[in-house]
Amino acid sequence: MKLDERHLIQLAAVINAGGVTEGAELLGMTQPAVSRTLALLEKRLGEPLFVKGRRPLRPTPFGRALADHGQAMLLSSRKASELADNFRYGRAGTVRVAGTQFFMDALISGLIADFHNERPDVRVVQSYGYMPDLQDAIRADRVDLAICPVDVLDGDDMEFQSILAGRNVVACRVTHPLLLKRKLKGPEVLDYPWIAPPPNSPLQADMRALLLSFGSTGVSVPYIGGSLASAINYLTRTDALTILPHGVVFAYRKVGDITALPLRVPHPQRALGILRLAGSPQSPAVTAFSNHIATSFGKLAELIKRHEQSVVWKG
Amino acid sequence: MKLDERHLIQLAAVINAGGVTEGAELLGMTQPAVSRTLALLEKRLGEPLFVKGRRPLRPTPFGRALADHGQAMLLSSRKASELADNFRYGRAGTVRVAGTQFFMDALISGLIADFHNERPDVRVVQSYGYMPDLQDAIRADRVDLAICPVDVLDGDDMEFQSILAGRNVVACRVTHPLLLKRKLKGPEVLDYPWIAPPPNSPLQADMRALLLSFGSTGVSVPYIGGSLASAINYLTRTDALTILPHGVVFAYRKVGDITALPLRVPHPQRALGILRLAGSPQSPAVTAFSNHIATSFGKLAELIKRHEQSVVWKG
DNA sequence: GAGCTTCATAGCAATTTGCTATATTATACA
DNA sequence: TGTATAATATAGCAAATTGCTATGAAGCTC
Repeated sequence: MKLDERHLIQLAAVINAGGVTEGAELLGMTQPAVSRTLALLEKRLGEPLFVKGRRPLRPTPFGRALADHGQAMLLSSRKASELADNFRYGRAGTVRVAGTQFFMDALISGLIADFHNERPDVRVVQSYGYMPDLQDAIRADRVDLAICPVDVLDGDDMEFQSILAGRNVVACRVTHPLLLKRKLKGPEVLDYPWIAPPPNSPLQADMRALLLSFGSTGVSVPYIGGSLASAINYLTRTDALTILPHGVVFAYRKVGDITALPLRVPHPQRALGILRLAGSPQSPAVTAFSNHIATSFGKLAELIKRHEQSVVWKG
Repeated sequence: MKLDERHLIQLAAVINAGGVTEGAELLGMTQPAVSRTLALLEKRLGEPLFVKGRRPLRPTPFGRALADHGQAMLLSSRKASELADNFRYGRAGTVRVAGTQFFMDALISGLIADFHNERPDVRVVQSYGYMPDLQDAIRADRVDLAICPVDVLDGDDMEFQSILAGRNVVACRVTHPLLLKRKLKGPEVLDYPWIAPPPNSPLQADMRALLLSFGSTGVSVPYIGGSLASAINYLTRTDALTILPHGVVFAYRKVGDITALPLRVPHPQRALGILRLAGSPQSPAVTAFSNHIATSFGKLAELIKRHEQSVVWKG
């Protein structure tokens, strides 16, 4: 015999609370509503659920046994409600974010940490990738957001929110000899070894273009394939150079004793931003995360601007 | 946010079954009904529960998380339904039965065993007591049925169903010397020691009356207070006598080498039967148990009758 | 792109749900 | 023993929900 789950929950509440009135209150209902439910249940079951004619309402063994199951459902229901609330307000859920390695490692990981101070119950699943793949990942719903440099967007199913100018710089350690030179032309950088960014990354292409612009023929590239942490470590211990997004160098200016050469680098027509499926409804957690990234980068851009001005002053 | 438990159950069924159609079938509903529920849920939650536009219906993480709770409720609901069915058909539940010690031990315990061969899931809670207390226990709903001898019923709130004539006999071991005597008058029994039935039991009163009718002044009563098992053991090892319900002696005629003296014993106007609250609805399990006892005693009475006839023939 | 399967929507009758107002009943206390 | 009090049961009504059948729309398979 099929029983209405809500009825069993009401039964459980009444037995738990020790009375119809209290049970109803527990559920946010009125006493008559619950009372009727119990009467209906008894009638359908053909079994008394309570000992009749006794005022401190006493359940029959049957009533108690049924109520046990009702209690289980009540707990599940409560948990489900809580889950729904958390989800709806973006306090819980999962954000799947992907992006280019260096950028994720240098900047996004820190922002995720900040985000978790606000919303500790949102799970962030991070992955790495470059542009065509990222777009595919989003379309295939393997990823909610991508944070990456974008020049041309193929297809109009994507939405791109620019958050930072896609500017590259030549990075080196703060004790690098080139920093002492009065006037840096450019070709001098070819005299130093270069670290190559991850294969197939946009940075790698940018580096190639840069070196070519200085007339490179056979620059020394002794170190390839390391992640950001490796590159930074290497950079701080040698006079090697590499190309990095400006923001990355800025983020590491303290911890890695890294800086940028005062050198105009031809950077591609490209902006860094958040890529997502256009018009697709996204969970509040994703929205919240996305907003957090955007506003954080707004502040970061401000910081970078001020920092550059101070550097100019110094120079 | 409060969610309808039934909605979550439907969600769980759909996700479990892998489709709306299958899920609906699982619940014994039509596909449109379930489909509408899901649409409603999504609308209220403001969150998609399924990835849109994908045919092997794929739930979102949120949908899956909610469905987990729904699944828990579905299981509880199933268990509750099963419980209700068992209860309704008397296949489960509890029967609280009380009665006089000797009678319960000699006869009812065996019948309970028979009963459990039919309905193993009915719990029987047995307790002992004598008449005024038994009635109180029933009124106070501490006991569903009492099986006991009743002479006068005070109060009309009780219902008594007679199942056996309340006949007592003088019991002894099968090798007792008195069994050899050609004609037993009665007073001879005063020459042997007597075992006294439990204090305050109706049997004790009966024994007193019996002995007085034979002119007892100072009969030897060396053993008092034992339960049935003790009395039977004692009886089979000595020439002591005692008073026992006829049915009890009959039940133990094999195992205890016990029999009854061919002596007319004045027995009170009393019948053995089942006592219960009049007009009170009782659980199917109790009804089934009660019926079992009544029919079993019908057979027992038949057996006893035949046994007595054969004994008469022998004599 | 045709055909098949599955999901979504529309419309309707019956049930259920919630409420307020009120009657009934059990207990407690004089 | 009666009365006061608190709790439960019942009545009546509007709104929401549930179930159904019929049918439209959309993915998937070949």
